Amino acid sequence: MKKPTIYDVAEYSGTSISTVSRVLNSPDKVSVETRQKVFEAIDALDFVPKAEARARAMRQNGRIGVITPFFTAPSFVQRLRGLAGELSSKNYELVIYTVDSVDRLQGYLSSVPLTGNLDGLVIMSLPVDDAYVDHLLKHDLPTVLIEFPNRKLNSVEIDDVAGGQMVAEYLVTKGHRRIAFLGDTDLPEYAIHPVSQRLVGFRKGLQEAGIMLKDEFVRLAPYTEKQTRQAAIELLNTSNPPTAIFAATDFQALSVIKVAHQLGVGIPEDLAVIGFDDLDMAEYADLTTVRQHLDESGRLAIEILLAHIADSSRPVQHIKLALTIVERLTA
Amino acid sequence: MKKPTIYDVAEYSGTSISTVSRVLNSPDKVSVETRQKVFEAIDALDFVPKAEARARAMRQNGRIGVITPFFTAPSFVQRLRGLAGELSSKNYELVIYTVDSVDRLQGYLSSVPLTGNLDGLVIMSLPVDDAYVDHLLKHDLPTVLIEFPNRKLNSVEIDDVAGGQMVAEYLVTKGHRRIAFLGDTDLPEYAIHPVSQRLVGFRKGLQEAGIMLKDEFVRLAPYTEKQTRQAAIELLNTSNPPTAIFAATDFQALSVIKVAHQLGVGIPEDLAVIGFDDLDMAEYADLTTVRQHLDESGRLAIEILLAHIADSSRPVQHIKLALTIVERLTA
DNA sequence: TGCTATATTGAAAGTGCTTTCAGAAAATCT
DNA sequence: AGATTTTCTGAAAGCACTTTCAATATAGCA
Repeated sequence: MKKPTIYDVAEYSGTSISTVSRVLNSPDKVSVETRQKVFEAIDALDFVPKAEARARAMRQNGRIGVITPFFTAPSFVQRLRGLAGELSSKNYELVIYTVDSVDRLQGYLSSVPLTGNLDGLVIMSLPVDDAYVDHLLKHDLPTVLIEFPNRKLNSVEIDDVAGGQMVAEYLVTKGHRRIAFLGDTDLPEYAIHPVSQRLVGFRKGLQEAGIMLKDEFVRLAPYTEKQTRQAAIELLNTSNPPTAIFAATDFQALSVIKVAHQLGVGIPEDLAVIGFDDLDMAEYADLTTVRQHLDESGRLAIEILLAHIADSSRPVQHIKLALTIVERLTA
Repeated sequence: MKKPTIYDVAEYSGTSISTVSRVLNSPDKVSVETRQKVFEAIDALDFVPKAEARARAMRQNGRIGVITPFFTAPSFVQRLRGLAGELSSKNYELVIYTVDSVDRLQGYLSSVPLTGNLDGLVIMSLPVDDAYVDHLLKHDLPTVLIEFPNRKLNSVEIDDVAGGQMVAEYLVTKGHRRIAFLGDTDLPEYAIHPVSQRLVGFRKGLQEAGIMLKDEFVRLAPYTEKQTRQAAIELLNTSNPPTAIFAATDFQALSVIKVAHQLGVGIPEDLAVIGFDDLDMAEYADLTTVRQHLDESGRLAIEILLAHIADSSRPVQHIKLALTIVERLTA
């Protein structure tokens, strides 16, 4: 019970494929009786020319592609959720391309504009070479970048440097002087690493307050629970431990909190912990953190994209999303 | 000056048409240098592949659809991640349809098979009427259901009842007698509600151990942090509070733990808390929970789906995924 | 009636692409 | 170093149609 082809129709109607093809394309060149027979066969077999089926399906709803790093980090996911939510109401199909290497990324970037049949593209948290930017532009594929701005393409950007700085100021205002940073080392060559930016801003913020971020107070551990915990322990088990820790990720903040509990370090009295992202989970854990409105960034990306699809003459937009510190109970 | 074809590109780049085609469709199978040359040729000639010819030559469309509830719950997302990971390596496009009402679900179910441009379909955590099952079958669209089994379609199933029962046994073995349940009340009419199943199993398990699950020990709160917390407080602020709480979701377990901390209730000494799902986050929170291998369920669904696409005569498969209790520090 | 012009048809040759297959080259293992 | 395995590549064989072309039938016309 496969999809019928003109061969099936030809056989069923007792004619040849050429005749069937003619019935479809120039019916006046076929006698009435033959035409009749062929149409009967077409009806009986539910025949739909393949290319047409495809074209029809593609035209019916628009298609938006999203290129995303293979999402282990929950922050990607929450962004994706924002995208999906905004899109589902708009009668657009959401096509996901996950990337787990530079090669794959470049592969998608070069072929997707040609073969993807897309109306628009969102690229999440991935670095896009100028060459590929030009490629996208050349093929008129409306695109929005998230977290990796480029002058020539629309972007929704998060100011990680400013975020780090905010945290520094916040902690300093709260009276902390001995402040540590706990980030991850995962630097997949194909994805970008906002955590480094956060550290830069953090360092800068402290500096402006006249505080030096000491090397032994900067820990970068791989993004696993065990190693994060180990780093936290090392940080806390010094003779003169920090009174505040900025964890570059909510997940890592969770680890720090657990370690603190185990060591009998009170939060926030003995140790302030602040995270970054404001994942759903942060609220449940009462984590003080930097909100970067993940869902919103996805939503916004789609909004911009759709606007540009509707009106291609629109000037390129660069949006920088505001960050806010959400004060809960851990700092 | 005709439109260029892959033959022109092949000639210009000094390769063969097969290589050009590969560059377009699976670039990772072509060496970087060759790819480079081909792209130069493509750019130089302004080559655009003809979609119609493409459709003609392609035996399948390389698209797998996933219908999922609009994913607020992180468990959907982790499943999706499993799906995406397995798929991206297989050169299939992943098309996502999010559902936020019965109407939309039925809309997709009736139209998706007809448009005939999907090679397979995964339906996640959504109830599918028999009528639609027949519809899918009739248009022979290979389908895998997750979390909502149907005799006639492939399925990957989680035995929530057994899961609840396991928790009951686990807690009883640990010596608990006063045991409470905290679930959510979110019963969107379009999605299924595994939490109810977990409660059923939990109740059964306790019963078999000769323990009655008292009504005041069953709390169903909407799936928000605030209300969950309220429910937890009510549970703990009784004259004779439970010594163990089974939270039907990891997130809710987190809330319970926070409340316990605030009330000065020690975990696990005074109160054991066990969750369900084993989200990424659970490890970071040291949460004892029931692992349902979310990523794996997604991966498996794709595996089955692809197998059935490759060989449509394969008999329907029903897989029941094992649940295990992951003992960490909270129970 | 014989003969040409025309209508209708099927075989077969494209069409622009994908995919299979097998060989060559490179990388990996002993 | 030799033996395997893996990666890369081009030739060639599809794919599902469209088109060409020659064959046949039919109609029109003297």
